Amino acid sequence: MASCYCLSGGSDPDGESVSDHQPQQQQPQQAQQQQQLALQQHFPGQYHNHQYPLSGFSPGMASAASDFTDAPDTKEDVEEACPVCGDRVSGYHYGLLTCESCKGFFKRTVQNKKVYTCVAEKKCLIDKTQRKRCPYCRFQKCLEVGMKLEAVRPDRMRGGRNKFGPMYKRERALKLQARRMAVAAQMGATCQLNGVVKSLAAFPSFQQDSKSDIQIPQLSSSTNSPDSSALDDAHNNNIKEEGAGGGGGGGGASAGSGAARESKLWQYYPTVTKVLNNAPQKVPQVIRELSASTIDDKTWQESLFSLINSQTYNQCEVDLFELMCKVLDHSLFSLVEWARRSYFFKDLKVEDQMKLLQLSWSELLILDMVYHQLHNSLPNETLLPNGQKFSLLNLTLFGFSNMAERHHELLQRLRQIKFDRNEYLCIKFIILLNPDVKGLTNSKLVEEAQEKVNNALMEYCSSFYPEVEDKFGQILLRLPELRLISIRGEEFLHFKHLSGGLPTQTLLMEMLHAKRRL
DNA sequence: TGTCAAGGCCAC
DNA sequence: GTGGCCTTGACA
Repeated sequence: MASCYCLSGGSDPDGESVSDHQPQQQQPQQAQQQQQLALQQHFPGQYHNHQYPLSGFSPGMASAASDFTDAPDTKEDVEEACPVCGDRVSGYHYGLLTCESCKGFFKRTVQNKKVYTCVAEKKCLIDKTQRKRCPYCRFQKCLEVGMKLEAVRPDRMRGGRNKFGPMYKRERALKLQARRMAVAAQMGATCQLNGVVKSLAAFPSFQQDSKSDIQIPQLSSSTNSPDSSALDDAHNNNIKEEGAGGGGGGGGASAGSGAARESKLWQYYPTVTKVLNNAPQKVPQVIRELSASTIDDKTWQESLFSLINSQTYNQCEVDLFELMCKVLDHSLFSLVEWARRSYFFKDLKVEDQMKLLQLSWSELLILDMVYHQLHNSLPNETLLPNGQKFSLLNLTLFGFSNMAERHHELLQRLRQIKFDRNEYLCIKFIILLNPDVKGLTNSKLVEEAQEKVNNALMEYCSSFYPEVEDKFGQILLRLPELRLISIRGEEFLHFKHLSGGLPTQTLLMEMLHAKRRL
């Protein structure tokens, strides 16, 4: 009994039965395998052939410890498992390391414009032994892990290199660096690695960095920033962190805890102090450093729309909530990568980085969206390739549309005080570098870093916006609102999770849970 | 000139 | 249709 079949070329409604595929009633072992596969997709350097537990390193990393050369680690790449099916990787294909068969499958699908359907629930397990059973789910997985449609040549020209070459090279370098980082953490033996650390230590292949090299096939003109060319803009995440105690999370934290948490919002932010007197109009060095580690606005938006388009490619009907979760998940990876590269943060221990990110990710994601809505005409919704409308406003709110009014007010207030890119960058770091996070091994370093950013922001506001009374203080006053929106959004996602409406085995879920444990 | 990521070929 | 192997050709 075939549960999945494909419609080649979209012309044969009967399709071809492709085996006795069981509709995905996953056994516990299968579920575990899928979990490992999911993690393997996110952390390709950490999981080799599904044999390594969630909280450990692979032998490959241990060997990497004794091999700190600058040579490309092609051998280790080849030893990795294909993020689609787990088979042996044969090299970079269409944007990332995959096996030969998935390379061929992806090529044939795109070149021949194949349209598949899944007669199960579009959740078929794709591994080496079952990858042939449901081409629909296989192709979706190819897109999810980051294979690039643009890398398939329309003219079928053979040979040569493409525009992804530099991306592959950079990713190899990043992976090597990540391995070193992981090994260093392991040797330190102080760090109980969990999933977020893994995300810091192993690079997903579809990250922001990579996307910056990619030509986006269909980018809505409405998303182009009117001022991005002039601003040399920013990307990623934002804000900050929840204080220690308030997170009590765990068992007690539920929908009812929101008010209590709100009442504590203030204590985590820097004291509002008097603005300095006018200073020469020079952007503080600290802000220039922050800017240097952040991608430009145009690339940020291109990445967002590229992701949305690729995730919905060839789909007749898209589950918009599921799409929102995917976008959030990918955004989280980008957030982690941005943080890892960023000024101050990159100097922290991995375990401290992990704690800071676990508490700030939601505010940072929302701040990004808010900034782009404010400065780059990010529309409230976008049209998917199949004609459906996807709400970017809803994405900002993590699906909790009840906060739309608050969000609107926040935008208005920021617009009134002329909140600009440099201030946005500072706020991102102020939120991220929260010295009040419990359990930091070096809270002093975090505190000093946040203080530097505070001072830079204060100096910048008074120097560039003397006409805006106490702009520094007014900006900080917006942070509790931002935090409230993020808390409500998280609670909504948690509720959806409890009711089974949220994809599992994602970084988003992991961060959601990690924060509630803190 | 070697590398490697494209497309092509063809047995299965 | 799949997937292993071959050919091609831009680039370092």
